[in-house]
Amino acid sequence: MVRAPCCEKMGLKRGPWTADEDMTLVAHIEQHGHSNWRALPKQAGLLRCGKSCRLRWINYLRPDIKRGNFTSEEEDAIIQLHAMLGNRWSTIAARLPGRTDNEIKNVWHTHLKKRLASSSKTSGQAAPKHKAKKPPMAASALEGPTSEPASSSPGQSFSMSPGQSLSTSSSADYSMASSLENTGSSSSEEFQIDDSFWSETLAMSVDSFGSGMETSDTFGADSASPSSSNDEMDFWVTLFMQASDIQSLSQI
DNA sequence: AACATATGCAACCGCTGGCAC
DNA sequence: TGTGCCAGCGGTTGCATATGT
Repeated sequence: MVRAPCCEKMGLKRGPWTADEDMTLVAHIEQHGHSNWRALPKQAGLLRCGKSCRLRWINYLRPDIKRGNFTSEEEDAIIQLHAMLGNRWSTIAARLPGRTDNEIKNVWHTHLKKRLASSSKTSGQAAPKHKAKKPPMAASALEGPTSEPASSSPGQSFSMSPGQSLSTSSSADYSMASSLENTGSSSSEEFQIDDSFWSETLAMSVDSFGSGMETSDTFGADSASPSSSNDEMDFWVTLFMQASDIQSLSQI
C-alpha cells in the first residue's frame, strides 16, 4: 500500500520541544481538543508534524501524567504485567494510571530488564546502581508536582518455569507464550506454577467470567468488542495477581 | 580537572490496523 | 472491494547528564 509520508520534512521543526511550543500545544488542545492530530499543528501555529504533537502531548503534557520516579510497587506491577503481556507497552500503561507507554518502555529497558537479569543470576541481589535523577529538561515549568521519589526497590523475580504451557489455546496462548519468551532468560526457580494451579485458577476464572474464556480468540484482533477485550485483559491480570498471591502465601 | 564511558529519557521512525470513501 | 489517510504502537536513536578513571 502506498503511504503518505509521515509529515512534510520541509520547514517542520524537530528535536526537543521548547516551553513556548509546549504552552502553545497545551493551550490549543485545551481549547479545541485533539480530534485531528494532522491538522492540529497548523491550526495551533506550530512548526511540528502532527505525530510529534501527539507524542509530546501523550508522553509529557497531558494533565494526568504522573511525573517522577516509579515506585517499587509500580515497578513490580510492570514486571508482572510484562510477564503476562510481553511488550504491549500501551496495555501495560493502561494499568498504571498516569504513566505512559513510552515511560514504561524506558523504565523497562533501563531498570527492570537489568534487575530481572541480575536477580535471575544472583537470586535477587545486586540492584543496579542508581544515579541521581537529572532535572527535567524543556517545559519543566509546566510540570505538575512530582511524585515521591521511588524507594530503592528490592530485587525481585517474577517468572514462570520456561517449560510451562497453558491449557488454553490460540491467541491467548500466543500472548502468554511470547511473554514467556521475553522473560525466558530471566526465568528462575523462584516462582513456579504447576498444572494444579492452572486447572484450579482457570476453573475459578471461567466461572467468574462466564462462558467462552476457555475457548480461542481471547486476545485475537477479532475479539467481539473493546469491552470484551478489556474483560479478557482483566482476566489475565487477575489470573497473574492470583498467581502472585499464591506464590507469596506459599513462601510464608 | 579533564576525559571516557555509562546511563536515562525524550523524541523519531516505520509499521500496522481501522476507517472512510 | 480496493485504496488512501490517519492514529496508535513498539523499536530505536540521539543527546544531556552522571559517574568512573
